[in-house]
Amino acid sequence: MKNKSITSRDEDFAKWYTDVVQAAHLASYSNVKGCIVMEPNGYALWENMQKVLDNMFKKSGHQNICMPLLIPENLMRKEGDLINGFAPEVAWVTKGGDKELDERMCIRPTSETLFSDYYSTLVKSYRDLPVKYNQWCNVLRWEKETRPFLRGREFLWQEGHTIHETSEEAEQETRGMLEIYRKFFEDYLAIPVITGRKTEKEKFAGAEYTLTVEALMYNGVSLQSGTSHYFGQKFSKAYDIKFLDRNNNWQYAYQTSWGVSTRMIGGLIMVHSDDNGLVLPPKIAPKPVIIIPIKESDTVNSYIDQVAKQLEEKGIIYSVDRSEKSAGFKFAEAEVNGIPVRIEVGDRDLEKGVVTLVRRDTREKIEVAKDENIAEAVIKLLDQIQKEMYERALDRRNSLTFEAHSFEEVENIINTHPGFVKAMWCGDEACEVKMKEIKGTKARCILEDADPIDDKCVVCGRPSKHLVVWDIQY
RNA sequence: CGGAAAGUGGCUCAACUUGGUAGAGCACUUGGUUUGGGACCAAGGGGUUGCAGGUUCAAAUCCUGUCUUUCCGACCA
Repeated sequence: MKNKSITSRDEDFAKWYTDVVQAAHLASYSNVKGCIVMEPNGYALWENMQKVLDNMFKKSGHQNICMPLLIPENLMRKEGDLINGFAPEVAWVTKGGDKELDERMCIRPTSETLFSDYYSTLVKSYRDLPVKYNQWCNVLRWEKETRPFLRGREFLWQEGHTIHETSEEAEQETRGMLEIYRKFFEDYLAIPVITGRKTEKEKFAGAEYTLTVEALMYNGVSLQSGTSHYFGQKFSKAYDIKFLDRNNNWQYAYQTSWGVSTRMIGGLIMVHSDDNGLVLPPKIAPKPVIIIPIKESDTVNSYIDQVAKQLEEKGIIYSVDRSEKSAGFKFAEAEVNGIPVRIEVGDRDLEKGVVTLVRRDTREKIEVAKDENIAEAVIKLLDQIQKEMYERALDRRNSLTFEAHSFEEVENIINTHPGFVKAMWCGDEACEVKMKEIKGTKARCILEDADPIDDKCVVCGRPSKHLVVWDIQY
C-alpha cells in the first residue's frame, strides 16, 4: 500500500523529495527562506555522519577547532578570488545594537580567511608544520533558490584546513581527504561516487585546483557531494603564513581545505529512498532496528525481552514500539522513517515457532525460528542490506552512465534521461559554456587516470585533452 | 533576480467570484471496543484566515505592500 502523503518518485521527483523530507520528519521549513529546522530524525542522521567522519579525521591526524562566526570585511578582502567568488552571497552585519559599526562584518560563508589569519600568527618554523585542523560549524550563504538539505542559506558542515611545509605534502593531504570522503560515501552511505578534478570554471574561488566527489541521484541528476581543495601558496601569500625552513629561509606554507555538508542527507534520500519514504543504510541509520509487538500479550512481551537482551549483548541499537497504534500503522511509520530492519512479534508467529524480520529496502519478510539467536540473524541481515543497497545504487548509476562522441549524442542522452555522460573535451572554456545550452549541462569532473574514449573534443572537434563526466546538477 | 501558482486549527482542503465576524476530513484529548499492513463507536478541545496597511457600518473574501513555500528560468565554493 502506498503512503498517501508521499508523491510518487517517478511521477514528480522534486515533490517526492520534499514529501519524504517532511514525512520522515527530517526537517521542516522555518520563517526564513533557506533556513530549515533540522528535526530529531534529521539531526540524528547528521550526528551519525559526524561521528564516523570525525573518527576518520582524527585517525588521520586532525584536531578540531572552533573559529568565530563573523569575519571583518578587510580580512575577507585580502584574497581577491575568494571575495569575488562569494561576494554575491555573503550576508553582512552592519550594526551592533543601534550603533553603526566602523567596519562591517560578514557571517562566514566559509572560513579560509579566518584560518589563514590565525595560522599566520601560529607558525614560525618548519617544526610547527603541518597544522591539520577541522571545524564542525554552520555557514551562511545568501542563496536565491533553496531546497532543504540540497541548497540552504544556512547549513551545517565540516571544513578542514591544513598547512604544510611542502607542496607534495599538501597535495597528498588534498588527495588523502578525497579518499576518506570516497570511503565514507561507499562504505557508510552506500553511495557509489566518482572522483576527479573540477574544471577551472567550476573550481573553488581561490583554489589552485579542486577535487570533487560526485554522486548520481536516482533521477540521473548529479550532486556535488564533497570537495577537497589545494590552495598552493595563494592564501599563505595573501595572509602572510610564513615560516623559516630547514635552510633558515622564509617560506610560504602550502595549504588545503576540504568539506562535506548536510547536503549528504539530501543525497542519501535521493539515492536510496522510495515511494514509502526514507530508506537508510544500516551503518548510518540512527536506529537500525525496531521491534513491533503486533498485539501485546505476556508471551509476546517476554519474547521481546529475550530478543532485546540478545540485541543489547551484540551492541545493536534498537527501539520497541509499544504505542497503542494498530500494527499496520506502526509498520507504515517504521517504513517512512527508513528503519532498516523491523522485528514483528505476534502470538500467531510465536505459536508457529517463528518471528518475522522485515527489510525496509526490499520490504521482504523473513521468518526466523524464534529459538535462534535473533541478534545474530539481525546482524547478518543488516550487513546484507548495507551491501545490497550499495550494489543497487551502483547498478542504477551504471545504467545511467553513458558515453558520447558528439554534441548531438550528449543532447540526446540528456534530453531522454539525465545521467553521467562521459565525453572528451579540449579544455577550452568556450566548449564548456556551449554544453550548458543542453539543459544547463556542466562538467562534473575531469577523470584523471581514465583512458581517452576519443581523440576529438565532443563540442568543437579539435584535439581533446580530458575525459570529462558531464551532467545536469543540483 | 525574472515568469507562474499557493499561503485558512498540527496536516489536506472548503468558504472568496456575488464582503455579513469560519467548516469538513485526518490528527489530538477522554471513555469503550479493537490490534497480522496506516482500526471502530461516542463525547470533547483547538483557528478570527502568513504579516502590515487601506477601502467599508462590516473583510478570509476587495485593493496595496511585504514575507514564506512550490515549479520553470537565470545564478550558484
